[in-house]
Amino acid sequence: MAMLFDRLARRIHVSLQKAAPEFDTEKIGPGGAIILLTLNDLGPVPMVALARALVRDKSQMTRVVASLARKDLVTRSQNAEDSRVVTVGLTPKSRAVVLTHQKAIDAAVNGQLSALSEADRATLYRLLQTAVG
Amino acid sequence: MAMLFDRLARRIHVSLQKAAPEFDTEKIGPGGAIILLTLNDLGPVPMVALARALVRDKSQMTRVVASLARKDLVTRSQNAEDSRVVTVGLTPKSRAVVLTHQKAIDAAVNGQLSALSEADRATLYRLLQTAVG
DNA sequence: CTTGGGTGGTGGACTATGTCAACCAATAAT
DNA sequence: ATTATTGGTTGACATAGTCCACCACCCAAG
Repeated sequence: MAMLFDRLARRIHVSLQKAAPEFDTEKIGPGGAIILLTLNDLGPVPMVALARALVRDKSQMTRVVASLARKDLVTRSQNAEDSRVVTVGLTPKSRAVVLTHQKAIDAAVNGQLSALSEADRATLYRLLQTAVG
Repeated sequence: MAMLFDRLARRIHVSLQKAAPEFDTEKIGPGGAIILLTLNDLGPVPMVALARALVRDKSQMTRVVASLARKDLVTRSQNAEDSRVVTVGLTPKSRAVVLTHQKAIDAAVNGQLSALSEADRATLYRLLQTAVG
């Protein structure tokens, strides 16, 4: 089970990697992409929320978000209520990037799931969603 | 879809990571573990086959296998037919390690799939298997 | 044969990602 | 007030991935 998971994940990863020069024009990499896509889903959120959503260390978030901010792909704004929290959000520039990456990722995923029927993919999606909760 | 995948994978990963001190007595890490489990499935195989099965670079294989060999957890033997190929196999010592890791991994995976019924897990397994082919 | 392309494996160099702990500032709890 | 907790940053280090050059060998095609 775990091995199947890993294998599928790796395949998707290298497939994306190969196509990267064509769609990752901002060179944000998988690490940056997943942040943008998550922000696109959640809207502006504090760093901690981002870290929790992505199941990654907050220090990682600090760094990747910083690199995205340097490229003007996220905004970092102080929160009025709690001056500790930094809220991260998309920028006008990043909306286009999100779309491009979404398309590329979907293509890669579907490419690796080509052995599954439309219905099977839907089932898979539902199962993952249930598992992740 | 890709995000769900990543999230689930990460959760399993950190769950395993936390439990690691208890079962990864040889400190082989995920990278070493997946090799041993794969060898357990496939039997002795050449490096290239291993690299292909794991969807990883062969240079990576060289290094991880070398570190496993240092710990006496794999054998590296020359092939008589083709003297270029190095065939990698399990050792008596590694059989026990494989079992331990298998148990730990299964536990972690099942822990993260606790929201799924037995039937759903079976379905998930089947879908993954089909996709990976 | 022998020359040349393809393959299995190794090694170096570099980047990306992950992990852990220390730390600061601000908030919450008592 | 004092303490514990939380959000965030930073440093140091470990692991993993990527790319490229290279060697030794195999396998043809001439």
